[in-house]
Amino acid sequence: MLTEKDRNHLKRALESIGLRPTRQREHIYSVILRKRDHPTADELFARAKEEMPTISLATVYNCLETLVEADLVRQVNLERGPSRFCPNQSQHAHFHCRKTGKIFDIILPDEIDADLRSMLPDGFEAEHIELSYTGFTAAEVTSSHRN
Amino acid sequence: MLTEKDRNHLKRALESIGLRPTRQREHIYSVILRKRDHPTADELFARAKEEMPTISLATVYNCLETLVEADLVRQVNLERGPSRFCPNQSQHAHFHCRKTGKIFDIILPDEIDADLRSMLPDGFEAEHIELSYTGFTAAEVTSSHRN
DNA sequence: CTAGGTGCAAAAGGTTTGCGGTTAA
DNA sequence: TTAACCGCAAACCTTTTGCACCTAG
Repeated sequence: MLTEKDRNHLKRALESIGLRPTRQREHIYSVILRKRDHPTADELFARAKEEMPTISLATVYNCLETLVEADLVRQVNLERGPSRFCPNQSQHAHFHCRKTGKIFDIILPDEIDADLRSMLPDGFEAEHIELSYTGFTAAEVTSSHRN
Repeated sequence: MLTEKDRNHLKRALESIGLRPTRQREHIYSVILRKRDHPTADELFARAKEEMPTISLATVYNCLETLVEADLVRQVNLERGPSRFCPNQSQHAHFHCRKTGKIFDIILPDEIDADLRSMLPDGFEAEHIELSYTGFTAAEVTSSHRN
């Protein structure tokens, strides 16, 4: 279930791109908000079905595309393989552990966006900057850090 | 055709991971070095066939995987869709133009790697850092900047 | 001789599309 | 009422795999 605040946020974001807040879109949004990992479309499909058994995988893909367009969800493609999705929120990088396959959010200092942007030569205008790390995590991190 | 220098580089890199410098691997390496864009496996297949008509797409994939493992080639996954490949070389970021679909290399200052690495919390050990920008390029850039 | 490589064709993901039916402004 | 949306199944595209043949150490 969505809080009133999140529902309004969704409603406004969708309306701003001329689309309707349907049951399915609301549900997918609530599912992706509920657990802050980086699920694939397929994983979201499985979770979404628990409360909405009739939803289809194609609809999940459609809803996700819509949510990404509405800037409510970020689509992350680190490795080859399925895209992963996360609720947009603050500026952060991703760390992909090669041992566990888990993805962790790395909080970044506020200035980083401007810093990285300043490295672009003239004529390049960045809408979005994606920073991602690949490597290994110490065992204790895996449990303490939100993934 | 590969220069003597590049051929030796390839030979050493492959031997270091216990693999042989075959005709196909040499050819794919030379094709990817020749034109410094960011081709997909399929595009490389097309280019490779011009001089080696019998090579197969599966072999192109196999060779690319090998070259990536040997650290001679970098595999880049920015958007969903086919992976792109580039000869490894120096530390650089990628800029993906949403209008033209082109990918540009962005040269980074040397310190950037250490700077970005320093932002990781304890317990995270990065092997590789990937920085990518998505946005638009001014018209004149498209022709002047190497893509 | 034999482990590693190649080419082919088929299969396997992951995602998109077309279409008939449904739903909400 | 009508444009947007959904669910289903089929199509699609990229990549991987299995297997028979080949080739260099």
